[in-house]
Parts: sequence; structure tokens; C-alpha cells
Amino acid sequence: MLLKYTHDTRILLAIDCIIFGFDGEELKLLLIKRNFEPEKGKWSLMGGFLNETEDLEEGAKRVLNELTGLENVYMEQLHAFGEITRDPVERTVSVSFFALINIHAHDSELSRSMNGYWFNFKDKPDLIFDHNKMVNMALSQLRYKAALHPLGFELLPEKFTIPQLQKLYEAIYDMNLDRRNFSRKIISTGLLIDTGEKNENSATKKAMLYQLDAEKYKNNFNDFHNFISDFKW
Amino acid sequence: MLLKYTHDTRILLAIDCIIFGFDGEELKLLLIKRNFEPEKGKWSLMGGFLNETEDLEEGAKRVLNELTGLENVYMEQLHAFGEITRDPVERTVSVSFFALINIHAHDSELSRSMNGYWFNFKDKPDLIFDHNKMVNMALSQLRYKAALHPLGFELLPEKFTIPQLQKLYEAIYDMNLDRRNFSRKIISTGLLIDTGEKNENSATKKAMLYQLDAEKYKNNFNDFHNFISDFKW
DNA sequence: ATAAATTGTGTTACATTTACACAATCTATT
DNA sequence: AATAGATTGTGTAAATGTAACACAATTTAT
Repeated sequence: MLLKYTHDTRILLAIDCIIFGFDGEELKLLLIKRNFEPEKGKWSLMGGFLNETEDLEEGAKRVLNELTGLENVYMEQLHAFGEITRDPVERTVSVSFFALINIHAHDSELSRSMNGYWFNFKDKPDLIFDHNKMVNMALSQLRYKAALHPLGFELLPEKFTIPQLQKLYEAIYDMNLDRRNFSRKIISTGLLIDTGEKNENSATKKAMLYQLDAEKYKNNFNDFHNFISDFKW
Repeated sequence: MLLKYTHDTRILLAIDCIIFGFDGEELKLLLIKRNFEPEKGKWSLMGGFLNETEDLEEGAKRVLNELTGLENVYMEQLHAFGEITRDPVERTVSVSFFALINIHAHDSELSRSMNGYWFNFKDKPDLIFDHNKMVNMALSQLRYKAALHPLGFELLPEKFTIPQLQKLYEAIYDMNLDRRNFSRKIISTGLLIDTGEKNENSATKKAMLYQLDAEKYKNNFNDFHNFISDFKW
């Protein structure tokens, strides 16, 4: 392009990814131990700079893919962070995205080679720059949306049991839910298909394995629900 | 700063404001008839470029203030728009904000001098670039949040009646609400203080004027409500 | 005084949510 | 093979919240 705006403040655009996972018990976060400057040796979110050839969503997908090898992941833009001094090297505005991934499906060797480590959300270390703020906002947003829309499934394997789903919600909201009421709420969405199989990894009664009704999930994703009606916001 | 990142894609950052108002009957949008290039003569959102000396929120406040003269306005970051070709002049990433203002409190001469005009939301003209997308997203977000949190008050004068508030909600959601049930829901929030005054601008029974309990509003803003339980999302 | 419009409050039926009980399934152990 | 211990699936009554509707009070214009 030849003609340009005369305004002269052009800024580096960073992309940072808040990557959530779930191991069956705890809500997890994928973080990077930085082996590069600045803040080498400290913990941070996975990030990168936006390239000329990609838009924000493409950039976010690229950054996520570089760490996890995954594609077609649930990602949502969270917020643009623009404090002037948020990056000590140079003014940088960061657009953050949060991703929900099936923790067992990602390329763990790739992520380890990038110095990626999973933390229990509750045990996350202190992070560089404004990344703590990003992570806290991401949890708020996850809680907000997961109470109203069926996001949780994104963190589980393709086939899952209702008790597993409940443990996930309990981890997200850090509270206990009534088994029977939770089950009824989830089933009443009509999003679950009984696979006829049972969870063999159980020392007691084997729970029924469900999978998502992909069509209904897609069409009804924006329906309002009330999965966690008694959470104190 | 001397040391900088070697990554060389630095980008213009725009700020665009979706400004909502309410005139007592209709949800309104404040738009600009551009007397500058590009797209001179067409309609757009009020916008500007981010300066070196301000962060995103400051930039958004400045842009809003330049058009309306207002300060201390309810603003919320909406979304960062980053399509490569969204601006034909030069690649620009826009961070959009939506604002809720009391339409009677702004500086209408200033806004007119900037070529600002109020439109009924339903009658808004076609906008430049991706501004239509921004406006649609802003309405979705306004509906989403206003159903769950007490935002609506931001669009009303300091003292208002419950029927006025109801008309506002009916405009936002483009639907009719039951007068009696709405009243009960709003009152049950405990956010309203009876001023003892009555709305004199009425040819029939004068409605009671309320004002917000500022303290409770601040403390309970994030409480979940269910003002519009039967809206079809 | 009365009509027409609007506002404030009440009441009942219906739906949803909560709290709690019991039977069935599975493994490990006797 | 019988039993204990843990977990899962389903049911049900009480409490709460929502929806639908009725009526009386207020105000201005006639």
C-alpha cells in the first residue's frame, strides 16, 4: 500500500494464550518457562507477535499450535491489554485469547520442547508482565460463560461420563455440586448421546459414556443455561 | 527505550466507540458523517488512533470525550478487530469499546460540530469498514450483560421511573415485557431508592421517581440477575 | 363528574430448583 | 460365592421463582 495514515504511533501487537486443560481432577493451565529474554527463566503464558500476513484469530491459532500441535481448538478472544509499560522492552499491546483443550490430545513432546508445563490452576506460579491479570480474567470469563453455555465439553475427551463432567465443573468453580441435580440439568440440555459404552477405568460401578450431539451443540451453543445457579460471583 | 524487539510488524491501533443512548422510546446510536478521508461522506463510528502516551482505556475515553464532552461514562472493551484488509488505507487493528450514555447529558453542540448524529438503532445506516460488525456485536453484548447485570441505568437520567426503565429494556431487547413482573424484578434488586418525587411530565398518573443506590450498585454490579428471562438468544 | 390512559400492588397457577432417599453396579476381599 | 465399600442412576417432595392475569388509584382533558 502506498498511501498511509500520517499518524505515526505504530505498535507491536502481541498475542497471548491462556490455555486451560483438565486432567480428571483439577483445572490446569499450560505455562512456559522462558529460555529467552526478557524475563528469561520466569514463567509466562505462551505468546508471540502478530505477523503481517495473519489476522488476530489466525495469529492466536498459530501461537497455540506452535506449543500444542493442536488445530480446531475452542478459542475465544478475551481482552486487549494495552498498559503503556506492560512490556519493559517496548510498548506492546497484547490481545489475549483463552483456549480449552483436551489435555490428553495435545502433543506433549512438542510442548515440553518449548518448555511448556502444566500447572494445577490453584498452584500456578507468579507470571511475568500482566499475565497474572490475564489469567485471572480468563478464569472469570470461563466461569461466566461455562455457567451459561455448554463450553465444558471442550476440556473433555470425546467420550465422557456425567460424573467426569461434574468433576470438571466442580474444578472450574471450586465448589461441590449436587450429583443428582447436576445430572438432570446436563441431560435436560439434550446435548448428550448415550454411546452404549461404559467407563472401564473404574473400580466401582462403571458410569455410562456419552458423547456430544455435534449438530445440537453447534445449533444450541448460544442458548442460555443455568448450570451453576448457586455460584457466588 | 533503546533495546527493542527485532520483530518488525508494528501496526496502527485504532479505537472505535459504539455509543448507545436512549431517548425514552428508542435505543439510539451516535454516528459520524465523515468529512475526511477515507470514505468521506459515509457513516462510521467515532474513532481515532491510539497515541503513545495513553493506554487503551484512556484512548477510548479521549475519543468518546472528543465527540460528546462527557467523562466518567460507562465503557467496556468489546473486541479487537484485526482483519488484515479491514482498513483499505493501511493495516489497522481496532479495539472497540461500547459506551452507555445519558443522551440528555452530553454536549450536543460539540457532537454536531463533529458531524455526529443520533440514529434509532433500528434505522442505522450502513457503516464503513467492519463497523456494522462492531455495532452488531455491541448490541449482542449489551443484551447479554443487561440481562444479567444492572447496566440499563447508565442510559437513563439520574432520576427515573420504573416505566421508563421498562421502556428502555423493551427497546434493548425489541420485545414487550410484563409491567408487573418487570417492576417486581427490578424492585427486588434493592438497587432503587424512592426519591419521594413524581414524574411531572405525564398526562396521566405520575410515576414515582427513583434513583440508584450508588453504594449497592457498585457492590452488587456483578451479581447475576435474570431481568429478561424469556428473551430468545 | 366522567372517560381514557397509565401506574401501583396483589394473587394464583405453573415451572424450576433444591434437598434428600434408595436401589443397582462393580471390585476387592473374605 | 457372599459381602463390604464405593460409586452411579433415578425418583420425589418442599421451597423458590416465574408467568399470567385482575383490580384499584391517580391524573388530565372533556
